[in-house]
Amino acid sequence: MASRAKATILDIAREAGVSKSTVSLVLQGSGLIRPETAVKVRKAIEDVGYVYNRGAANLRKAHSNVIGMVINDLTNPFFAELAVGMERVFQAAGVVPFIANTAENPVRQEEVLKSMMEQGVAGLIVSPARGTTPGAFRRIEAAGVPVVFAMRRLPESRIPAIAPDNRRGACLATEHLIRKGHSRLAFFGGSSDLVVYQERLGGFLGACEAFAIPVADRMIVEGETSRKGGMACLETALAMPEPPTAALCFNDAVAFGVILALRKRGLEAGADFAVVGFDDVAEAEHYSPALTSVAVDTAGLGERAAHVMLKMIQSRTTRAEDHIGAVSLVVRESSGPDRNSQVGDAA
Amino acid sequence: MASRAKATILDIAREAGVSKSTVSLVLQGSGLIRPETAVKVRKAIEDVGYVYNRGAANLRKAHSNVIGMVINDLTNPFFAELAVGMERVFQAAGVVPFIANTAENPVRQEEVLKSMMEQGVAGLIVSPARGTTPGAFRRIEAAGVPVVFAMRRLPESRIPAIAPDNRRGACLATEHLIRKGHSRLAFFGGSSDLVVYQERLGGFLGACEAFAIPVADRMIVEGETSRKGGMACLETALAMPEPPTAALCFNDAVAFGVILALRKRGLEAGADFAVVGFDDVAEAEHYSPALTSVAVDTAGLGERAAHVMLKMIQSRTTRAEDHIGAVSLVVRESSGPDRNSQVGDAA
DNA sequence: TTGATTTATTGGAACGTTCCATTTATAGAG
DNA sequence: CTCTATAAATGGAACGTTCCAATAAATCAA
Repeated sequence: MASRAKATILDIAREAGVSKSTVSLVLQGSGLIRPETAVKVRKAIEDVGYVYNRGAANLRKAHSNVIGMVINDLTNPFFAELAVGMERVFQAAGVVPFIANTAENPVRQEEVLKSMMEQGVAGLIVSPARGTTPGAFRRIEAAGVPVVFAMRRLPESRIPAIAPDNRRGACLATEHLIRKGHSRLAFFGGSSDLVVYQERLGGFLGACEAFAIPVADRMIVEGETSRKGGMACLETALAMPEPPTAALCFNDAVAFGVILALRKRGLEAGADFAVVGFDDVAEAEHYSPALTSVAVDTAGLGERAAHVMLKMIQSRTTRAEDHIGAVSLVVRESSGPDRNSQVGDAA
Repeated sequence: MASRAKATILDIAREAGVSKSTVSLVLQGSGLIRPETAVKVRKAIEDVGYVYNRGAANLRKAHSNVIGMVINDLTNPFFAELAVGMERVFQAAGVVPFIANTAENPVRQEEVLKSMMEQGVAGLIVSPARGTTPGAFRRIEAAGVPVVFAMRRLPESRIPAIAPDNRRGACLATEHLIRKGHSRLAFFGGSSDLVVYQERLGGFLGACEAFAIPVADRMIVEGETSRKGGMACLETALAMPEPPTAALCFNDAVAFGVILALRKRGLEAGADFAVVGFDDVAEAEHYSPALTSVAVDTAGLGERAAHVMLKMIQSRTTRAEDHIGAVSLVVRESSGPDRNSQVGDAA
């Protein structure tokens, strides 16, 4: 049934009674061919069941139309949203994004990046896996392929990054808790090998400083960035002699875990302990209690990253500005009773 | 800094003082070359900053090492898990899976499939978008590229599908509700244009039949397969003159919505109304109340799909058996008080 | 030594496109 | 009717690999 050998441009040419060059022109939508010829050729293309061989084409052409998206954890809905935002932009530009998952594993990431390079991608959007070594992108940069970091960045890299204003988000959230009257605060989850962590923790500490919360009343509990991690954090915190009464969590997953752990102890987030998350994933709004969280406009960041990428490809550069996305605090139930809740609006 | 023109196999050959053929052999790890020569060549590869051009290679070689995964909704953690399962298998086989999202849009799906074909994928694993036309895969089959459906299938297609035993899962769940003493049952969410829906609904109705639940006491409410859809379903159901007391939901998202809607009305899932979900996503276990759900071993199905794909590629066929994955009911709190809950174990 | 055998290496012809430089056909001007 | 300008179509040389057939070098049997 299937013609064994796959049809090429020459088969089309034969079928349509024209030259391969003409077929190529038609394929590229050149205005140079006579409309009737084009029709004839297109018919032949249909008839022989032709599929364009982009590999062969790229051998001659400068750039391919695929860009790679390398993501550290596809299971996190947060990254899926990021991907969705990018796809919108790329689709409009006729670029196809191929996504690959590194499962937070630098070795796997290396393989995936290699594969994408071999495939001849025009650019790479990466949310680097934890523990990525500084040199991981050296070869790629050297090859002149543009790279953009999304959501995460590497400590000393010159690669442009698109990320939310983590510091300000954490600051906003912490202020909110302090204004609610809390004076013993915790920062739950995450680990210090991530730049994002440094930034969010920095915002937390900055706000504490600004409101003169004594160091002894700031509690920092590192932990997995998952529900499980959040549960563990809460346990650790409540075991202290003077436990905190409110927590800013590294991300929403951690916050959900904290809420769960509270309920297990017969406590209610919002009433007995204030919880604020980070990222404002879709679920936050529907959780019970609804989660107060820092919204980062994930899809928007994805779009931004895609735009930057397209610009870089177009201007064949490997450099671009960082981009810090605006954040906002979405106040819901988990951070306490709904008494005319005011969002901090510092400069 | 970057040598402008990218290095080729010939540059390596020149650098190492051998022929391009030798370099090619080294690249393929052939045992024919003298070890010392291989070392010399590898050094040269490193020195010139070579990146392998798979496109060029595929021009000569039979097939590529990339297989495409086309998924209808990457935002659903369920599919992300599926992807993760596949990746495990493919990685071991030296195959790189590229993922693309169709956002449940058949037009987008068409584009994505075309792109993947052009890229020369060795095979395609697809969870087809709702509304995919029967002919969508004709060209792909004709080209001899193996396709496997995962989780979803098309009504009359001959393409092998890997999916859970939806009918049995729904049956098990319904039995469980009936054994709990419910006699007015609902099936919430989903829409009849999906084969999965037909199967799950079929299981529900089959169990009703088996236990002689009168038709008047079976309520079917179609709806979006999301939290929102679930909330709407519950509202519709409770507005009836003789509302049901238990519901099997099309999937977990719908079930979460139902639980939320119950709480809004001051009712508690498990106590006032029994809720069972489908898929048993990670969140089900942690929800409050914990969700009774039909576990489908998503990652396992992903692995299975990947294995089938590899087999098909290896034996260069485009046909394979369907594969129905085992399911099991995980009884938790949302389906009612914990009185020695027994899982139906029909033949 | 000579020829046969094995081991390493190599040139050259594909593979399916694009694109440049031509050729051929068509039309317009004189 | 010839000449030139324009429009449409074409052949051939890349592009970076693989792989076959062939060569060159080393080893061995006689």
